Amino acid sequence: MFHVGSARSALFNWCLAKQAGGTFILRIEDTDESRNRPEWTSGIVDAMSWLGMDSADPSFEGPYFQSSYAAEHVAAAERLAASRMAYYCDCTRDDVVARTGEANLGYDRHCRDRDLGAGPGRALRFRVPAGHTVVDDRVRGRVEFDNALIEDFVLLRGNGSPMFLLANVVDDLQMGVTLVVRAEEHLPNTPKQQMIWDALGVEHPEWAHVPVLVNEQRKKLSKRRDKVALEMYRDEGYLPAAMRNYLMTLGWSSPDGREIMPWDEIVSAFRLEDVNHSPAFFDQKKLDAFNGEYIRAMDLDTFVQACAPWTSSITGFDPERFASIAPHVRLRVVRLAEVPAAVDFVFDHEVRFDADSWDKTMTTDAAVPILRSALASFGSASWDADSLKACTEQIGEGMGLKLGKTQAPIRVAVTGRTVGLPLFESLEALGRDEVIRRLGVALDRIGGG
RNA sequence: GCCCCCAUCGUCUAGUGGCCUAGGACACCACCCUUUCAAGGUGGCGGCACGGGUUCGAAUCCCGUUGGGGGUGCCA
Repeated sequence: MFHVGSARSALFNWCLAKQAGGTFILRIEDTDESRNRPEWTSGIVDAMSWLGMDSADPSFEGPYFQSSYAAEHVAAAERLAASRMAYYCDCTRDDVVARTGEANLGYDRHCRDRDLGAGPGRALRFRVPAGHTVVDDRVRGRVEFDNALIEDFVLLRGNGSPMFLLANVVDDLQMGVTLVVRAEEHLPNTPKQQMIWDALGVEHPEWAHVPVLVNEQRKKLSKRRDKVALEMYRDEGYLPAAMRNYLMTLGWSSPDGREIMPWDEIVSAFRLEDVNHSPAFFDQKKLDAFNGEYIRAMDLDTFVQACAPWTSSITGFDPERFASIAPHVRLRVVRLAEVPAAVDFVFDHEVRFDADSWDKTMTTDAAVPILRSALASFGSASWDADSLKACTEQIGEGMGLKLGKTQAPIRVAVTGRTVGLPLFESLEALGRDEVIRRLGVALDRIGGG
């Protein structure tokens, strides 16, 4: 799954890359048990492509799921060992705890000066120098760490495989990365990486740590607890443009105060220095508001086409008829996945009556006379929304009812529900025969039961 | 435990010492519009975590407290 938090960091990176005419390289280094399964990686690629990040965009590269620099990782580590910037260690965790008597203290540097050679079961540790490490962060400013509090961390495991910290640095180095934009959870490990760069004798990249996204409980968004998969939002009918726009407003705001704005304007307005320092809550309600606005702003053809994945499953679906009511649908849905439930009555001859709606409208004394009158006058009315409305108004006048009351039983008879698309436009789309048929069905249903 | 980060309406944010009686957006409430529901319009509710400084003046600068988050593995 492609995490919404990762998506936002990616978007930040992408904006910067576009501004600088450079390339944003995305490496997904978070492994889980499903790592490298094609269905997992292709899901991520699809989700990113949905956002617009794919090979068609020259400012985007990736995503990479696996490093192709394994040999360089080890070579770099060995260079550090050769220059005594790192040393081999055969201590186990239990050894260290036994010596220090403290389970939550770091490594005690026992092997620092033992001059152990490489060998099976021996890890390679970085020799953290004395002094301080200053991380200059584009978002947070200067952050200073006391090296004495940083343990001699492992570069290479006992089996010779590289640790993430090292692999990450070497990959960045190999790929020519000059700016690292990532979530703030990585900030405490940044001095370690910076020391590796320094030890390798290479100028380290610029750092920028952006705040994390959190849930209602203010905890970092997690796969287990929270709805974080971008794919899920795509499948519910959120628009990529709305998602991009919303994600950008979490932790960043445009200098001119606009929230909803075109993507290219966001790209040129974005500045790392304007990014907030505090975590932001991913608020689906606000995403809904953005999505609704984006949907309403779509032109009709685009809207109809965008609905296709959802409308195709509707029984009896007819594209032309859908197009005729689409303007009314567009105004009322927040997610495209809501479209079928809003319009299925227009296509499916089997009306599904909502029990509450039925009870509320069909058990009144007025229901039967209204439906009978409608049956009579709709038979000869000219078949357009305005005329049908006039007809219905006339029925109501005869009974001393306002249009709101008069239309209710007709609406439930035809659509099955008390709420929905504008009634007379729906009747027009359905056609005279079908409307008359449904009025009859409803009348029978009242009589029968 | 230790280290790091953070702290403005419920939420996202504007605010970089006087323009702040703290502005906007979402949500919520009310009213208007209205064939239902929406959309739209108008209005309302609602916040600088706390305590000390510095200053003529602090949401804004400094210190502390509290609260939250993250990190601290031969995880990534």
